[in-house]
Amino acid sequence: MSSVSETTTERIPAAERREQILAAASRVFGERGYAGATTDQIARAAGISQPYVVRMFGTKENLFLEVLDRAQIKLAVAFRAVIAEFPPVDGVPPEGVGARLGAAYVDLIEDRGILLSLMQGFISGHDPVIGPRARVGFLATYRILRDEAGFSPEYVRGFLADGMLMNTLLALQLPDAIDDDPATREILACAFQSKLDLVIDVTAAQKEDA
Amino acid sequence: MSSVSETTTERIPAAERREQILAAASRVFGERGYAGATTDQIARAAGISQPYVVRMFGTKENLFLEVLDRAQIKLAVAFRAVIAEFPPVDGVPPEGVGARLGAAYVDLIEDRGILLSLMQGFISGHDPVIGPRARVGFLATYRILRDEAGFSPEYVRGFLADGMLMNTLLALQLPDAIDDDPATREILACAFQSKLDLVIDVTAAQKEDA
DNA sequence: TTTCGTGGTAATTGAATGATTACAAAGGGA
DNA sequence: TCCCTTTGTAATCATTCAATTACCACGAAA
Repeated sequence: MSSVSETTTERIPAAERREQILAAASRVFGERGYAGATTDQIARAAGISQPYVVRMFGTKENLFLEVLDRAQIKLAVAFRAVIAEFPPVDGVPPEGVGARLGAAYVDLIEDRGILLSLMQGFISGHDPVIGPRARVGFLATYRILRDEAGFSPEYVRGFLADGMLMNTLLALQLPDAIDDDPATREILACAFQSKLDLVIDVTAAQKEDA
Repeated sequence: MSSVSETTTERIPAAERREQILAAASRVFGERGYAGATTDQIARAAGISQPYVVRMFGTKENLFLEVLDRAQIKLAVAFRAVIAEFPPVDGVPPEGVGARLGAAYVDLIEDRGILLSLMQGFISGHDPVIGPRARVGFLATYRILRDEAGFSPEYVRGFLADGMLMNTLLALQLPDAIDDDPATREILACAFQSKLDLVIDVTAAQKEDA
């Protein structure tokens, strides 16, 4: 790919353009939230004009819903890939699956915006349209871990708690401030363990082109 | 108090009115986020006109920052009260302090909006003004738990993770949907334990006057 | 009783923003 | 060549919303 945002916008099949917009929207929504993001910011990030974004998705709300759906699907796919490799035996998950699922979760930050878009959905529980979708997605994840991975509710709770802490640390943009304070590095190392370097690399790359 | 929103707005000392606005803003910001909340919604919730809100705090941003500061202070006060009662012995926290701190955390939902305003601050890490404040507040909490309560970084991490999950469940408004799906009750019971009834009561009351 | 500080609002403004409309250009058949 | 679909933009609209302005009313002090 020619990488940097196109100066001369070339004609591209709608389906492909659609994916570009969804990727851009995922990043922008993930960073600024549903209310805080503008369709124009998303359009610029995708290298096209604002009206085209609106025409392709109808409304900003629809666009966010599709971003949310995609993120939930990618999360489910990632988890199910791990579970397929290490399925529960007699309903009990094999040793080490929790760590592998956690690693798969962190790896999702490479597909930029997914985790933060999910998080932005979670804190939109008040919204009459987005709220129900976010709840359904959250419960779907809960069920995958409980029913398909074979974890106990208590274990799933702990797993989700760890995930929510990681989401929060990313949303806070603490990785960018890792050198500001020793405590920052300490908690990040504690939360991300061996994945800390990956997290730092990805968040630094994201800050660069912002 | 005459409870329900005043029809005839009576003259009240500015300091007192200020507290009313902060309380209202805490609720509205907690529910809709910084970008999603409007000064008019806050004004209505406080029973006054929109210009008065702006004049008292200068800008919406200032108002949010003060809400955030207050929330962080109240959290610190609540934690320090528990720690003062059960201080670490030789740098090691006594048995059961973690549970008591967790209980103190959940109790904060009675002061409506605190937990969700904190959460809304956390996901505003990208904001050049709000972001730094949110990071400082988060780190301050981390240090209280590590240095004043005497917990290890690992334990603090787990404690914060539990808190973030609770924040997320509240923001998702899952307690309002507890009867929609057995899995909802299961995870809520798992996350809030003996405090589940309190959570349900408070969130139901909040839904009522919304 | 005038005056001044305090506590408030109505009306308005200006900018931001989601959405719409009208138009243009590329390109592939017939 | 002509036309029609697809891909795109420029211009504009309508609304929302934070912020400003100009004003009002009460009450205490002089």
